[in-house]
Amino acid sequence: MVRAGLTLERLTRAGAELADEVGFDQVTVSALARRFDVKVASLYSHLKNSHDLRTRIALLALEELADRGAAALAGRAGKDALGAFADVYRDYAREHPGRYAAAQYRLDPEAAAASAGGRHSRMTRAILRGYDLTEPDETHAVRLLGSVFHGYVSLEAQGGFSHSAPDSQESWSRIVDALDALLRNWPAP
Amino acid sequence: MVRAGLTLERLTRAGAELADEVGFDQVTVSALARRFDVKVASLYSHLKNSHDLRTRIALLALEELADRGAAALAGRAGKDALGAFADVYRDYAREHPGRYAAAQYRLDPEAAAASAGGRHSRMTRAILRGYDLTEPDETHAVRLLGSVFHGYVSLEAQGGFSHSAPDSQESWSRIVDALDALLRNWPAP
DNA sequence: GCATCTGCCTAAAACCTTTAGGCAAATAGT
DNA sequence: ACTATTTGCCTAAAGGTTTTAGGCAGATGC
Repeated sequence: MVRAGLTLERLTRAGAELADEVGFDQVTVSALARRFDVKVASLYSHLKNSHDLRTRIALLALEELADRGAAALAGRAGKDALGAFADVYRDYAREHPGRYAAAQYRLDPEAAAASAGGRHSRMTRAILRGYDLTEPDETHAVRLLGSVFHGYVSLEAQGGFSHSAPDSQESWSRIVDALDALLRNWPAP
Repeated sequence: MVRAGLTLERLTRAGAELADEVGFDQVTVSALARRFDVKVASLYSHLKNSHDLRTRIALLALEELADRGAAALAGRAGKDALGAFADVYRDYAREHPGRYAAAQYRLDPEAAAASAGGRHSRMTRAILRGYDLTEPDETHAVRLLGSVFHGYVSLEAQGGFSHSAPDSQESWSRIVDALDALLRNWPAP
């Protein structure tokens, strides 16, 4: 009996690929076993259960996204940083729809704490350093940016903006312009 | 054998309740059958399959949301309309998390065409009539508003803004203020 | 009162999840 | 190098969900 060389690492990575190919909610322990040409039960020495698998894929996606965000932010500031960071989200979701869906998977508190969630909000806050916002407005703005990026990308993934003019890329650019303008002129309470 | 009185209508409605109670992705044909105290196979004379059930729940949620939006918009304009409409989304998602999740369910093109999606974008456009936007900026703004509402509500549902100051309600109000300011001063290309 | 139709049933196959227990390959101790 | 232990994948099995096929009885129509 030749060993397949299963590891948590490889299982998670293969799960992420599977998600991109067939959709995150089609990611199943069975499908993963099939992909490694191994019996299903074998995976249960590595994974606690199916929720565990999905959580690990989610954490992977969040890390990858944060890595890309950090790379995009390096050496940029102001609107330049804002646009680059926004594109990271959109491009990642388009390249890796399954992983992006995974990043939305509801994590339990411990997983959430161990996730790259903190890096994401710190990066968003770093972008806002290019604008003159003070607390609590900076926090409101962090939440607004997170909402727009996530919301736009989700709606786009659902096909919300396809088949209608103007095309999605143009709206995306103009929305980034609008957010930049808004952050430069954040209204007083 | 006493008949249970299953109809598409009742099944969809019960499915929506089930979604709110146990989460949309726990909505299963089996669970629904259990709720009607009926054998699973019996539902298949009413429903094509499990995707069909989920689609119908999604359509119901979109209609309900559109109805609430229409009610909120009646007699309002400008920022008043914007804030009321925004609250409709947020309140609906908080009251009916399962239904709101359903409203995000990926519809196939025919279902999407028959959905209340069109009403939603028409209502958003109606709000923008209180601001001086011309095409294509109006469309960009429609997409921005949709993204913010959906994005914020999704992140909030995921627990994104809980356990941290300032509280979510305050951010929500300030974000609506900010959007109003932005729409009044939409940047030229 | 009979015929038809409709609604819910039983049966069954296919697939996914998860647990328990076993054998063989890898690894470590002497 | 040989034994002992650990580790990795296996078989087996139980329980749940999905979906199709075919049947019987209660509701509906003539």
